Amino acid sequence: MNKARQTPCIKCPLKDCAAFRPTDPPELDFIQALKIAELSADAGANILAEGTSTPHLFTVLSGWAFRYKMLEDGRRQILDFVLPGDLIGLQASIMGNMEHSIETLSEMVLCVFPRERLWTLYEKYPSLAFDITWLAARSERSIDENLLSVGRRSAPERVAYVLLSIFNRAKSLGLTNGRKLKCPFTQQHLADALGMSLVHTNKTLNSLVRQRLFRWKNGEVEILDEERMAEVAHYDEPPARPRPLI
Amino acid sequence: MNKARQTPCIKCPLKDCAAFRPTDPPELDFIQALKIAELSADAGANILAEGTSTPHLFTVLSGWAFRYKMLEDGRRQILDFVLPGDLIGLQASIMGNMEHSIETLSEMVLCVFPRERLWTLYEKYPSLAFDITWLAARSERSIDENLLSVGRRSAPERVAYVLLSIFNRAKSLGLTNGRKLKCPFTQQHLADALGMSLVHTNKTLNSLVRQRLFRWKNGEVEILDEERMAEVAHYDEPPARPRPLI
DNA sequence: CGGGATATTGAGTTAGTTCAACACAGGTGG
DNA sequence: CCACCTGTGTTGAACTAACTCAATATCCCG
Repeated sequence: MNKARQTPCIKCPLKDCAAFRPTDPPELDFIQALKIAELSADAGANILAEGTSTPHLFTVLSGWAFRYKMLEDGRRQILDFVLPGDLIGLQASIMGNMEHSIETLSEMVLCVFPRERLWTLYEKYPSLAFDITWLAARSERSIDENLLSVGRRSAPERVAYVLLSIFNRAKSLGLTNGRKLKCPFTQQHLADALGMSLVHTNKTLNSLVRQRLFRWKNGEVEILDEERMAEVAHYDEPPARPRPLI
Repeated sequence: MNKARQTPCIKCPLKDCAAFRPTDPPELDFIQALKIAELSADAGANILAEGTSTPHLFTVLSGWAFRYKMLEDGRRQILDFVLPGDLIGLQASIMGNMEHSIETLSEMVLCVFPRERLWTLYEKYPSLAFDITWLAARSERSIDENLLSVGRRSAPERVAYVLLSIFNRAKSLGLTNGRKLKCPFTQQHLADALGMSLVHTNKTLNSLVRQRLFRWKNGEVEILDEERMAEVAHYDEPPARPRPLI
């Protein structure tokens, strides 16, 4: 990890993304002033560790990561994937310390904000405070989905579901290329996200590939039959919910 | 569901509970003014349904409920349990509609707040807005725990874990009686929370009972050997984190 | 005194796990 | 440029945790 030259918020690559609320100039100025650094992390870097407390709050500018928890004996559960526009470290900022860890899957650039000024944000910019709550609610929603998957879906259903949901998230961020998406994770990551063993994840993946639902070559996933995948996954396309303007 | 006589916020039974931040008189007055009704629901009532949108935000005064999601074919996953002091319907209030349902396990009394005034709260009472975010973060934490359980713990581990964590939550709310706790859920509820079948849940429960870790009679759970239960569950007592005073 | 919901138990089945061997690719150092 | 090494993916075989089915027991409530 090392600090890099900063991108001014006004040029934030996420600002015009459909997933985000247009931000007023005064809010933008405030965020700009709040931002104390830009952090570049390599793939495989530990951004935050369970049990610790960071003085920082992060926003993802680019790159992929995942939130996870581990049991002492090494069993790991990936809670969800972190994509550009996600907020990291809110739990620690609000509750004191982290109860999960975060590791990057690719190179990642983050904006760094000091935790202690979060309160100022709540006082002075209620609209931004509302946005933070919105992000927290969205993230809870995605964990709810994963819990349903891991608890009640069969292996093929889970695999189809996770691929579809990642694909759609990435699509809404403009990261997809037609029906293709560069995915920086391994089958081990998928297994840990789905609560399955590596071997069975592999076999399930290949079985779905043989059914021509998708392909996965050179770290690139290509959805071949979205309809049938949604069927297998019991996936309801989430209504493209525009972020409320308050 | 029917409306009942209202308890003034100043006499809120949760106000002095250790889990809550002492609230200033002006904040209390605002909440009091915000509260438009008190709702009494029977056991087994549907408070909120997936896919719908409510004009209300609720706070639980007393009683138990659970949040859940279902697949079309009826498979149900309980996401977490709802206890007094929890906030209900924030997702709908912030994002437009619910992606999960809520059903009561016992009689329940709720305070009702109009959703449209949430924004006023953010504008006028940043400290309360901060509290809401705190509640959202806490709830996310508990789902993270459940996801770890369902994804990576074995059946006995899951059962021990869920009982311990419910017991400790209830204890911090003053609902326990020594090592005993009245639990209004059935084995089916536990099974659906743990992502297991009813039969296997029953067998696992009984095996732990035979090992004298706990008892469960007449809807009352009694923890007999907390230490060994924590061992089986790989349970780390959550540090009793006082709610920050901002 | 029923009758429906809940809990218990046994038996047979299966989805998913573990173990182990092998294949393949990319990256490094000699 | 090759030889090796490590991380990743693939496959078969044996095993087991958890599931389903089905029958019975128990509890609670009207």
